[in-house]
Amino acid sequence: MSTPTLEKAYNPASVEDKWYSHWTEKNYFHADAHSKKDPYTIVIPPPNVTGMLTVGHVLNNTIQDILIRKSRMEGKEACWIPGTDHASIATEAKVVAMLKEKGIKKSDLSREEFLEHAWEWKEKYGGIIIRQLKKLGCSCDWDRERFTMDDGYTRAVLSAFVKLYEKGFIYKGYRLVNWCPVSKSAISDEEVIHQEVNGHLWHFRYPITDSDEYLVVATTRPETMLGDTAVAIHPEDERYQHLFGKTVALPLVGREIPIITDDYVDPEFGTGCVKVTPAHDPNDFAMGERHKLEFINIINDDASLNSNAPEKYVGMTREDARKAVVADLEAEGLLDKTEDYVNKVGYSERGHVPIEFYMSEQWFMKMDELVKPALAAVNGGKIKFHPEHWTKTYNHWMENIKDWCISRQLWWGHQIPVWYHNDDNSKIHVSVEGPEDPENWTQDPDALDTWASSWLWPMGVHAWPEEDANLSKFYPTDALVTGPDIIFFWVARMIMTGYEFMDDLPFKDVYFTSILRDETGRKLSKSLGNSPDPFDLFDEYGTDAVRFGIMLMAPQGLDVLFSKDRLEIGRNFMNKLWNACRFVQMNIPENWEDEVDIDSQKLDLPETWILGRLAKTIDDFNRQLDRFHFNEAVKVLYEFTWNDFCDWYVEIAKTRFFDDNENDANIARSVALKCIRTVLALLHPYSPFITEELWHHFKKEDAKDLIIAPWPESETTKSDTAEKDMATLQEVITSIRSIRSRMNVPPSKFSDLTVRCNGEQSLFLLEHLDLLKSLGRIQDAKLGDSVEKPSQSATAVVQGMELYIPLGGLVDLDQEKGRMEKRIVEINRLITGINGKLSNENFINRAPEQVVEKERSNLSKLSEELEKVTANLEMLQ
RNA sequence: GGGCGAUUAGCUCAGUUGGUUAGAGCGCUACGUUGACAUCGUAGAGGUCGGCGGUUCGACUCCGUCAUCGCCCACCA
Repeated sequence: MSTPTLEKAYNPASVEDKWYSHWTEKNYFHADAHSKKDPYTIVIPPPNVTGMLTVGHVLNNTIQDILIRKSRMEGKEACWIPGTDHASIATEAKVVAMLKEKGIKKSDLSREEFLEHAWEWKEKYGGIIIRQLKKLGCSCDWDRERFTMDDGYTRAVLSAFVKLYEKGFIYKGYRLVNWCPVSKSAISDEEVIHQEVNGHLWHFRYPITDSDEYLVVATTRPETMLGDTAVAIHPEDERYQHLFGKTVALPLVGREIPIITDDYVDPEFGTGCVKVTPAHDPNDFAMGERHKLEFINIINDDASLNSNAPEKYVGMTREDARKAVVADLEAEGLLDKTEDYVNKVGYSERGHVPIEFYMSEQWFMKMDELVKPALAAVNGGKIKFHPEHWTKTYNHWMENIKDWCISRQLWWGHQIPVWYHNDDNSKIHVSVEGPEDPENWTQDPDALDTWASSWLWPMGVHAWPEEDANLSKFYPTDALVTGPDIIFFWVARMIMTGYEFMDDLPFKDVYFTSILRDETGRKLSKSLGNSPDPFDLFDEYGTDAVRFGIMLMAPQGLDVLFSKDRLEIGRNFMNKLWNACRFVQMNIPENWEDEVDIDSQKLDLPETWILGRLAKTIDDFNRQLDRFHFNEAVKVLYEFTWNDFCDWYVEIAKTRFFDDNENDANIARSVALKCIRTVLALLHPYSPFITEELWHHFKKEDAKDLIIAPWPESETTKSDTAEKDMATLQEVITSIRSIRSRMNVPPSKFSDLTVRCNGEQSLFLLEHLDLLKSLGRIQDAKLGDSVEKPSQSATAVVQGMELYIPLGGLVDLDQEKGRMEKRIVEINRLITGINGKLSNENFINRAPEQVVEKERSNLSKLSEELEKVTANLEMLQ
């Protein structure tokens, strides 16, 4: 080993770009379809092509990078396929907004002109997030980057449409759909967000024709009454029996509409009379079909009133129309009353305004067949969700699934591959390539729902529908890492296409990431302004520290309260690791090459112990990663590095380094090196930059770059004896420190120590006397069963050993007495508890032998301690 | 109206198949320039594991129930 000395502090900026370039130049990220290695594949959840990196992306992509980097080190053909999504409705909204700022209205543009602007926008802002992912350190195979509107991917999307159409799964229908008046497009049920809104319930009087009577109906949407075509009551509602078959005169409109009876009506609610607006409410739509009512659409695509409404209201916004209708009814004396009312209103996910139910002709996907294998795969355990409870949400949705409206009245996206003959509109052509005589045909103007393209992602990133080496090597993928908010939009639908088109699952494990919230529990979002820019965080803490910190604070399946100061843990840890390495390096002579083969040596306790702890750390770390507990895995590593290695072993190694015994020093160097190399390897997936940098200071001359170094195996035998002995030693040392701290002995001053203990213990302590002295700051030590307790000393009892530290006049007798009395109370409490158990015959008979034995052994230890503490207390009296 | 999740130290959270003297980090207190690290060290204070029942020899852990908070789903005008 010979490397330049490490700087005093780690400087992330100086190494991050350097190593990323190095990895790229060496082509380490590239996955070979013809490799003999087993594949390990992840497809990235493609971010919006014009999106920017958020803290949520940092979490999500770090997890994927961890899985990929680990599998690469394990010798798999690791393939992480990146890409971006055209995000039809979201991007189109952004482009429309951008054009509006320039004073251009979408409606003034042709489709071609609009798309030119959209592509221009995509060229300008697309790819930013890809560059940002590189800064994050993501080891994606950039040669495989895909965009959902690439030619190849588009072919896949259209092929899927054609195949499903030919199977009869896709049909066109004139239906009531969710309509976004901002996008002026249909949207799917999943794109409707229900929110509670404080509104009113208005009660209107509808006069019965040829009668003085009237019915009172209640509504939260008065303006829709202009489209009413019936009033419904429950068939068994006695209050209204005499009105069956009659009609009412619809106020403001004058239309005569029937009174119908329908089971849908709840006689208990309100007055038991419901106004029926078949063209603007799903329930009313159903009633309209049952009773063959008239469907009167009274709104335009922007939700303003159309000419089917009385002239006065035509052109009004729905909000104005509402006010006007209420005012006019009130003026006519037909407003019965107005109540405050909280109801759920459906909002457009992208348009952020209430949706309308709107009659229009749309394309739908039949879901009932697609759902079957997808349900079976998850319930049969072929696809595993982490955490598992999301399967319930998944099942519930799948079991109640409705046909999916896949057409959008948008331009940015995949235009539906259906052509209508110019002479005969009912003649249609459906294909990927289009008709041979395009001049005679007109293509359907609608675009497909974004999710009807991204649901093909795991296969569409390859040549599908063509078979090729990539598809067969890298499909199915191994893990999917995504947010639970798109379980319906995306996860469920990919499973459907997987089985439909590949007859196989798309991924084996789905890891649902946490939702990030701020300290007050609000979701981190750009619009709320509570989402920090990851790049500020990278600058402040270092990219590795941000990755590490965020992984440490993200429990599986729970929301994460994100706060910047928790990233300090990451930064501090990087500093700790750096300095531990620096210290070890400082104590390895230049050109030191005679590394000791520690496996064949008889090692002292601290060496045996730390190597055992290291082996256990590898095991625990792997186990936690295998079950996708990323936070717990990294915590295991953190604790080993900080608590075991730095706090204890490095301190112990100092005595080796500074002693004369060169052999001991060399063993300590080799042991420390082994620990460091292993920690760097394990940590690499979480914090790739700093580990690669340090690796090059500590690796063996001929070792490869860390990114492709072999994953550590826990070959060292763990020793229970060493674990136990070391614990004893640590307890003794801690007790000594505790006494000294209690008595305010400055670290610079050494103490004398007397230990009353049996012969075996005495030998044990003697063997490790050097450590005891240096770590406990002890000058002279007297050990044995016949040593006398020095006067004016403070005491501690450790596993039957009585420790005495003489303190001259420093001892505060009252304080010491108080401490001992407190301990005696505690011991008595424990002893009482154990006696309770041991005197219970059921416990003796039914509990396993070792549990009973453990209680007995605890009892004897505690009794011994009680005896000794009591004796020491008496001596103080 | 259904479903899911959470409730453990002041704060944020660990706690694998029921048996620990219930842990960590931050914060707090005291001391500290001890041959890497003050982004640090040493020692310490702090919890009847949300309430009530139950199963069990034994429950933070399993079951029931209630409470509070948070999400998701649902056509009640």
